[in-house]
Amino acid sequence: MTYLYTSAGPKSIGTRLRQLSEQLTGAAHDLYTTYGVNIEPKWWPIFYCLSENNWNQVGELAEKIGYSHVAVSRTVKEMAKAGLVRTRASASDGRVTEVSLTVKGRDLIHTIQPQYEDISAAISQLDAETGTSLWSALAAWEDALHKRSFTGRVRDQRHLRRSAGIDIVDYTPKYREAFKTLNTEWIDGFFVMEQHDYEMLDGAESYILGRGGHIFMALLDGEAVGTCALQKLHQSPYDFELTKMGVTPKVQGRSIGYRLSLAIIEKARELGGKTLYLESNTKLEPAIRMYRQLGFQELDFTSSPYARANIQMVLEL
Amino acid sequence: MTYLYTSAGPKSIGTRLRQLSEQLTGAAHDLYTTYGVNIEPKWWPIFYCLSENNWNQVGELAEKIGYSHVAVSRTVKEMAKAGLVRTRASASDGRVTEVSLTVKGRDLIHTIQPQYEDISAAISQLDAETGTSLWSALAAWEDALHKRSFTGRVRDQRHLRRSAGIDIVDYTPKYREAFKTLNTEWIDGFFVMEQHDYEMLDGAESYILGRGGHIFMALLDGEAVGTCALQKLHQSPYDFELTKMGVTPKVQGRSIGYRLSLAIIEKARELGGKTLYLESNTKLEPAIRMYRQLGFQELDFTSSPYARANIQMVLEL
DNA sequence: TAATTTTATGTAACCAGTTACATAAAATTC
DNA sequence: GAATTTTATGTAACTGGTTACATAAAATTA
Repeated sequence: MTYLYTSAGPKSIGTRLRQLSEQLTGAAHDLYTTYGVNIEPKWWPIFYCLSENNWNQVGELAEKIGYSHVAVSRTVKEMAKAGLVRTRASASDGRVTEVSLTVKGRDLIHTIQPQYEDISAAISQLDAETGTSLWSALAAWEDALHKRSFTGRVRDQRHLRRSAGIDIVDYTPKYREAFKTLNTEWIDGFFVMEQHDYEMLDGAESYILGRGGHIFMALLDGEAVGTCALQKLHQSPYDFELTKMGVTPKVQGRSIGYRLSLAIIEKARELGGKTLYLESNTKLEPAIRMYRQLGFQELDFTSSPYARANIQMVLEL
Repeated sequence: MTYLYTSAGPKSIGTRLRQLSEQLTGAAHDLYTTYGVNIEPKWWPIFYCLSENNWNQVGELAEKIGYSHVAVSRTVKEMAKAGLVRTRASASDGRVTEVSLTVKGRDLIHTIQPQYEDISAAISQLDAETGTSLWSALAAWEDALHKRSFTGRVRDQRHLRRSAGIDIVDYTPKYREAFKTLNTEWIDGFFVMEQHDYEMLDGAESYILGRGGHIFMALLDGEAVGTCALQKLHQSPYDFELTKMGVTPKVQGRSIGYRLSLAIIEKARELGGKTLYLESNTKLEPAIRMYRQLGFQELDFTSSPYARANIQMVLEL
């Protein structure tokens, strides 16, 4: 067993987590018997919630412990059979079932107390012995995975790998022409240039950089092959807009748009933004898919200064 | 969901591990589709083992990946249906089923390679971001739990708590009388003193301390209420012996024997011992149960210098 | 206020593992 | 070499969770 872990390394982290969790659940089972607590491991989360807070709804419990309401409903039934909890229909809402500990259940709270203490002590001792707190490592991972999912993180790495050789650099005036060309080329490929485009491209430095925004260029062997801008929004419910994305067709498939987007997202966070907005057109399927992968959520469409825009998205930073 | 963790703390570590593992398995599922690898997450451990080492037996695979042979047997069948593996009866042993990747399966090894790289990179990046390596924390815990099970550790804490007020101290000559009295009292309670007992008790300092062993005393409010010795063995397959355990009956039920044993075990480890041996009598049920809980394994009984001994046990340190 | 949508919970079926037992081949013992 | 024990694997049934669908009450909307 150890074999797989040592040979496969962190790739097998999922399996490893599950096996350790099973080991601990097994230990919990043994411990309940030694402490004379007549409870099954899977009852514990519900028992614990009820011990803190009498009369919980089934749905509330599910929410608190992170199980489906189905699992709670079934477990509550088992616990009721064992005489630990009782249920009643809510007086104010005919749909809800309320659950609470019985007297027998309440009594267990005191029986289980020393067990809690000993478990906590054993975990502290394990942390001290191993020199790493598994508990805080878990918390840190969960936190990080909440910000950006594991899938997303692996995808980011994939795009990073595929775009090896591409450098993302800050805009300087020497890229003025490249910035205009890349954008024009991009828009011309799918749509027609609008009045607003010309204004924005010519006045990019003042419109975007002059107002607290940012522009990135993607370079391949020193040559500008893509660009993207972060515009600070005013009189908008959102903080920043991802705009002026343009990548030259000859470097297609090297995830340059993805790299640029990652840079823009990071910059928006760095500048203290909480929301990043964008407009696009559903005709650009790969781009929309990319935005979704990056975590952008579709909004109900409202008006836009660009005629070609027919989809609006936003990302919580 | 987060609610339970924050409120219940490390007690809920089992649940938390399981939920993170499920999250990662879900991510694995998504990733296989984005990378175009036609494989189910649960197939992966078997696939990985076979990719390293063609033609494995069902039982070997189970051993390596830490699943039951039943799970392997069933999964192999599924994978065979998908054309990834094939099976054959072993030529030399009619019971065994050998499994290997098909050509289609072997081809997947190359398809999956970049995915491996990206996952590893994502995990490194997560470790860097969180500042804690979940992977090494897991390894450290597993290692520690292999040395002493979680159940055992919680039990240790329980005994520690129950024996609050008891101090375990090193033997000094001022305890000479107490050491003899405690041992005599203990033996007299259950058996008759043997010739060997008198010799050992009178000569304890030279027999035990003089030959690289150790003696602990348990004190309650300064009064010696228990003792236990660690004797270095010569001409024995084992390194040390736990012996001369004696606790006065008036402090029964305060886990003093347990505390003394823990001290002895720790000392034996400290002195570089690999095995700790003991002899006892099955009449002393609570003591035997305690030794078992401490991890001692029963041996086939061979002769002993004490007539009362009818059980021999050993602990791997 | 009638129709529709949403919400809380339950039922049924599934999933990925397990343990308990069955079977047949190999190894050991008398 | 016959009888017994051990080993490798398979089958059946269980476990602790899930998702998909059903139902009825409450909330919203036309």
